[in-house]
Amino acid sequence: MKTRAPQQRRLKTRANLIEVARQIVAIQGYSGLRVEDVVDQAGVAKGTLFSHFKDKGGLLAVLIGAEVMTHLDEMETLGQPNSITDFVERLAPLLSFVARDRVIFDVLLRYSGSTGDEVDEVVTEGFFRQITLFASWLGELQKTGQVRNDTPAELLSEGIQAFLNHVMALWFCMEHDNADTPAKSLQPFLQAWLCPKV
Amino acid sequence: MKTRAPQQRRLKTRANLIEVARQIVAIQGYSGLRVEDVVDQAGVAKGTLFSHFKDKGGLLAVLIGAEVMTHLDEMETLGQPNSITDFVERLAPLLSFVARDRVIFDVLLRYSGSTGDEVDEVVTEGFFRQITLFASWLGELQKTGQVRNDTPAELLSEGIQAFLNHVMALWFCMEHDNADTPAKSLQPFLQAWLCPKV
DNA sequence: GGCAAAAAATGACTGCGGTCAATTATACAA
DNA sequence: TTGTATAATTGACCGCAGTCATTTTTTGCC
Repeated sequence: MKTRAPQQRRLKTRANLIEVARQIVAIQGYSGLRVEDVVDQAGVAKGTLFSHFKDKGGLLAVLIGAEVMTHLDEMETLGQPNSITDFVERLAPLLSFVARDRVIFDVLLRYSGSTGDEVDEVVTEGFFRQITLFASWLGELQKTGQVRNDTPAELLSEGIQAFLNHVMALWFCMEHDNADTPAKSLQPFLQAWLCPKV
Repeated sequence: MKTRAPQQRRLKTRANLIEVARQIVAIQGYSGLRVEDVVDQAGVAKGTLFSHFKDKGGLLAVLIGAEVMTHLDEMETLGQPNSITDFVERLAPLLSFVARDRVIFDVLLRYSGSTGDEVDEVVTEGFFRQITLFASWLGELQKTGQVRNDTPAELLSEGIQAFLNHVMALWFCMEHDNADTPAKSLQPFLQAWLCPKV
């Protein structure tokens, strides 16, 4: 199986598509992005876009993945949380980013765990990075006895992911005028998950 | 705001649409269902379907909701589980039903928590019923000390829901030839969630 | 430079979900 | 029965994602 390196032309086209898409999203939001707009403004044909990305979701995944990465950067620079409340606080910006648009949630859910054989999959990368980051934080909290020691940090970390998705799913079901923020409803789950008092 | 009772004609049309859809799903599966096929075989116009259901998902929700209800019936007749393993066993049929088709998962996720103002929403009903059923089981297990007592059964129940969705999401990401069944991967989460050993 | 093979881009076309102004059927009051 | 308001249905039409046979561009070799 031969795979040649992509030519510069292709790289440029790809970068251009992503940039144009980013601009459109900045104005119209993720759910307002239409493929035709992207290709028109990028000055390429429709087929070109789909030769670069599996589908519309593939393009979105790149953009969203990048934003998630930024959030993870911020979380990392804030450093080790000292309590559950602290933990939730670190999570809050990421949560409110996802809460902004159902499309974001859908894309994350669909691409998160996918086998990272696609180069595109910044999302998958971000997913693993998040799990690792959480796990390292949890490891520290375990040492100080603030988090249960009977369960490996990795499983705890994955569990947090599950609760994140849960509160987000509920968020999008409710007409979110009455309810709390996702971060608020996350708290009791994390408390019970990480600090059981038996 | 006036709302008259629907006439028999309408009820008949609706029942017919659902029945036709059910037959198509039986053959083609949920992801193979196309609106045009339904209306053609039902002998009605396209617009009619959309006057009965918000969108294609609304129709699917009715069918899927019914199947979920059946599973809940079975779970109820099997009665109270005596251990976590038992619990997982009760869950297994429902899980493998959902695992059959990504569309099922999507529909459940989208309609599960929705405010049940639509009459259609069998799904929402099923959602609450599931939570309640789990909670009652957990309540019993709490009494015998097999499940933690530091957390209300309702929260534990909701948490299980979160883990269910989590393992299902992972299931659909993986190319599921290698991985375990969803029920298998659920076990460690439930163990840690319900029976922390601190 | 000239030329074949692979890569990249093209755009007309398809499939399918969803809409809505127009039409037909039904209930009900005079 | 006849008129009329409301419910129910219709189907031509639209928007938009995704496809693929064809055409254009680049590359590497002589």
